[in-house]
Formats: sequence, C-alpha cells, structure tokens
Amino acid sequence: MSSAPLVDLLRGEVLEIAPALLGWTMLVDGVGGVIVEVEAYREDDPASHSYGGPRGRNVVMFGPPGFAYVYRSYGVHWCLNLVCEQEGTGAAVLLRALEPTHGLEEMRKRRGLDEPRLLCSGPGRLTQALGVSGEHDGLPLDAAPFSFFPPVEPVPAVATMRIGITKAVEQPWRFVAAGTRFVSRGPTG
DNA sequence: GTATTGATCTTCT
DNA sequence: GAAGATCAATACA
Repeated sequence: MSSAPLVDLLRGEVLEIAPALLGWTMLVDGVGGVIVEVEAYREDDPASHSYGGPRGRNVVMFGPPGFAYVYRSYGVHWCLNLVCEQEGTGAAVLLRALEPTHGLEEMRKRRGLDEPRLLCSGPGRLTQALGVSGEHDGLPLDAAPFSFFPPVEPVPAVATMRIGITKAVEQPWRFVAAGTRFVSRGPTG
C-alpha cells in the first residue's frame, strides 16, 4: 500500500510533519491533488480543538496517528485533519489547500466552478472538492477511499503566521509550498 | 481593490 | 446564548 510511508511519517513531531507533508499527493476516491498548504495543531496550542484534553468531537485527535479527523466549521464547511505523533498526544495537521491534479471534472462539478485555482484553495473548499464529510471522521488514511503518494522531489516549505483563528495566531505553524498560487491568501498567495 | 455580513452546526458556558 | 481552525455574496472606493 502506497500509504504506509505516510503513516510512518505521521508518527514524528507535528511541527516537522507539517512541512514534510507539502508535495504529497492526496486522493479521495481518485480525486485530489498535491498538498500545498497545511497547518499544525497540538494539545498545548490554545487554538487547537485538542487543547485541554480529549472530549467531544476531538477524541479522534487523541487516537493513533494515520487517521482522519473531520469536523464541521461554522456550521457550513467540513475541515480535514491528519492525526499525528502518538496515541494520546492530540496532535494533528489541518489540510488547507491542494493543487488539483486528479479528477478535475469531478471537482468542478462538486464546486460548481471553472477556476482551478479556487477548487481546493481553502480547508472548506478542499473537502467539498474531494467529497470529504463527517462520514470520513475517524477513518484510517491507509485504506480506501484515501490514497497518498510521496513527493517526487522535495518541496521547499515556507513557514508563515496562521490564518482564520483568534488565538495564538502569531505561531508560525502554517506551512506553504514555495511559489505555488493554489493557496488561500498569504505571503506566497 | 478592500471591508462587512449571512449562512448554519457543534461545543461550551 | 455565544463563539468558532470558513466561504461567498454584497457594498463600497
């Protein structure tokens, strides 16, 4: 299974995992693209859902690495995280943007858009384009419908301040692939 | 081009 | 009852 290296990677430290995820290709049911923007969250991060320990929807974040944590944002959108480190650590990486490469037509149909740039350039857009929803919460990442492929060549990561949150915004835990234009707003977007 | 607001669900107070 | 890891539409300049 091509996803084994991914689960291996996710066992490390989340602040090292996040930039290392850039350049990976992620597909859900054959539809997806290259990861170009991610954000790290930990239990000791006031902005993280895992802050304060496991309770409610966040229990998946405290499970073993290599699983998906999907939650609803503002009652409108879904957001997809990859659980990291070890069982009980409450660390995860939020996928914020992809560069669409597979299943473009399917994504355009789901998003109702023509502009490839806007198909996956944001956490909510990404999940809609890939068809990810609450049904995927807690699913293993090394089994269908998920598939991951390592970068062909290393992608330079740029660390920036975080976006869309109100606590610990100054932590440079948002990582963007250098030079891409398929990200939500920021220094390289 | 930037600024503001509505949509609508889960969790916490 | 209020806030939040968002997006898209609207109102301005």
